[in-house]
Amino acid sequence: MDTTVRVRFAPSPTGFLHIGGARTALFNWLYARHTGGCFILRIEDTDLARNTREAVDVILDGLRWLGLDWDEGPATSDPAGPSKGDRGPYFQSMRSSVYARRVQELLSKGYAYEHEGAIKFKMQREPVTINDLIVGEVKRELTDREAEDPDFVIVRSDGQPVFHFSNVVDDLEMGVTHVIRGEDHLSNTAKHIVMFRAFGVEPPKYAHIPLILNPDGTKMSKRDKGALLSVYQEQGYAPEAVVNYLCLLGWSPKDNREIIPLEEIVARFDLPQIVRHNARFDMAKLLWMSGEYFRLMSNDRFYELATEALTKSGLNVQSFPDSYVRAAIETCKGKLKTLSELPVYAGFYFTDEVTYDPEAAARLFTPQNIGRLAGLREAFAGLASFTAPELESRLKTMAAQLGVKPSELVHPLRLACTGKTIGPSLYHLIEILGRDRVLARLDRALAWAESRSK
RNA sequence: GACCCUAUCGUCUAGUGGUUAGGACACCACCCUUUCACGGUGGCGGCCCGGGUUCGAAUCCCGGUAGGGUCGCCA
Repeated sequence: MDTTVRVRFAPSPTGFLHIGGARTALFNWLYARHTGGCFILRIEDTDLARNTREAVDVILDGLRWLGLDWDEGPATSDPAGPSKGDRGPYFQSMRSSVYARRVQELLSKGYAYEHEGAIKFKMQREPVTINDLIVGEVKRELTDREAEDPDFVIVRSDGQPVFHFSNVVDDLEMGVTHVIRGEDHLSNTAKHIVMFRAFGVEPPKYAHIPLILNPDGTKMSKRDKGALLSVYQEQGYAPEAVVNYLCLLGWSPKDNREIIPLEEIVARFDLPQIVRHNARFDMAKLLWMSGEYFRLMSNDRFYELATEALTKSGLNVQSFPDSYVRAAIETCKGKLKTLSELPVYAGFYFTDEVTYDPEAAARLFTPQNIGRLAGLREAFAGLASFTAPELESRLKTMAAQLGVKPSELVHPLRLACTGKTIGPSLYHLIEILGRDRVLARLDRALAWAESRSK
């Protein structure tokens, strides 16, 4: 008997990927990788009017961004296109014959009947016991409404199967062994279990994971800030951080660590350790983690992500020598929490149009400081080697001669070179900009002050 | 309304009958420092309430309360 674990993520292409859905996908993926099983991606696109290829791409792109690769499922967003795996098609819109066959089976077995053009499933009235791997044993009784009419529609009068039915049929046909999904499906699981039995098979194992809530504890819907995975993609969070953070929402390594390599999470992840209560989404912690990941990441990877972000922001990074770009970007590594901060933080490297922070200019470009800047300009012009250590010692020498703290010179100098009061290490940034640019920028600052004094 | 799940600092969590209830984010203070960030040190802050069980409950049981979910020809 084949005991390979088969799990699936079965999103509906609605045009967005909810952060809770992303975590459901992640937990399924983790369980598949942990057990050496198979992770299936199935697109539940039964709502034809609403589903588009773009909506499917949102899901595929989101999963790829997170690094969650699927062993079976669509290769593209085209329902009729290529796929991986031999249990397809993996788009529900392509599986109508399967549903028709399975409806027929229930009909002939007497588990379903036609009613006003629709087909309803004969649901049992007795309580159904769910043995959930996370929640434990749940005895689900009928609600008062259900008690009035326990049967439910599985095929609409227009011939379209409803979610509960197609979902169960596909899990059955695709050999899904573990259904890991949001707790919002726990109550419905009774229906699913009874349908599996009607088909004459044992239902899969169920694992209902707690939900992700807003910071205020209310349900997180598309409308809420931070509810969509796309915001983290667009804001330039480190995808590794999003994955790591999501792992920690409902699961814990229990050893007080937070930053954990994925391989290790894969090795240690298991269903029973998942907590049972809902979690509120803490953007601040994710932001912190994103910063940590950027700091820890290799220079090559950061360079890759950073150039992409800079280019996207409109900076003409390509026109600079690669060695220059690399050096510039490395001075920013570990200083930012998201890539979206990068254009503002490092833009001065890639444009000579330095605009001075008005408040800082008023405070720092005083006549006295401008005089000192002029002195610094001459000193830098005459430097034998234009390197960070040389620049630092030259500046400190001058500060000593003037009898002031180095910071008295540093702040105006930074403003002249970058237009800002914050940024990468000053001496390194100056070295990378190079003598020509730096002298030009000092001249500009001097001219700026000159024009202001008139 | 009925049914189901849950309940430890503001947030994420460790904790499974005996702990000064631990860690992380956030926040505050100080240190480091060319800015910012990082790092370091310290601080603030918690077992929802009420009954049991027990020599002893955050931990077990019951009841409240609160939050979440489900009862669709939505998914």
